[in-house]
Amino acid sequence: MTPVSPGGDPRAPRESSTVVLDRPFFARPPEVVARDLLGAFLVVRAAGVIHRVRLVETEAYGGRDDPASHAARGPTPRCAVMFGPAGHLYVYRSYGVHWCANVVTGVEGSASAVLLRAGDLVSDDAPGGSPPAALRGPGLLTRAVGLTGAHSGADCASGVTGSVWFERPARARRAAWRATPRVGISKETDREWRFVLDVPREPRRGGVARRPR
DNA sequence: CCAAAGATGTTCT
DNA sequence: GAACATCTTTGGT
Repeated sequence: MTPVSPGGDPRAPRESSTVVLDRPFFARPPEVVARDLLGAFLVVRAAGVIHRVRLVETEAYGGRDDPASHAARGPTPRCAVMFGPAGHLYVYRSYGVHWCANVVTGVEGSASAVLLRAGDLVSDDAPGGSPPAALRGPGLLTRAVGLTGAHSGADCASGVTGSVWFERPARARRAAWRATPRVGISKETDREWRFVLDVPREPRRGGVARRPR
């Protein structure tokens, strides 16, 4: 990671104004929240550095009515956060290796959530900073911004005073999106609750775009 | 390029 | 023990 520039950079590109997503935003059905999170930004503040990820892929998970959900069999020590109020993070360990981050949605007790599957890491405002990185997969996304199980239960719907929150551009246009079956599950596979930004065309530069050096 | 194996926390059988 | 809301590494076509 690039260290914070001490004097600030007057040439830092100025983002257009953004709106912080509040609790009513999350207190809606998971498939609605999942779709509306596409194009929004996950913001994580860790050790004085702010990471911003533009979300491009999400998945909705229900509660007891969804066999593919961790909450299908009721609250456990791991997924208890899902049964709490909306707008809190639910971070769990996947295959003993990766961290996966969700936001709790719906009315309290419905135990629904949205899994953050992929995004684009926005470069920091440091001059010559690292270019945007494509974070494909929930485990890579959490690792890039430093989200771990320690963040599970954190409230990310009470403004920018915490360490995690969500933003969306004030002049938000409805982005084109696509719904598909969820990835990596074996139950309820016909439910199309995976949402991805519908990119017009993948920039294909005539075959393998290997970066020369 | 595609397929298979390996790592390993939490939960269920 | 076995299954998982996964990703990396290795080895074979």
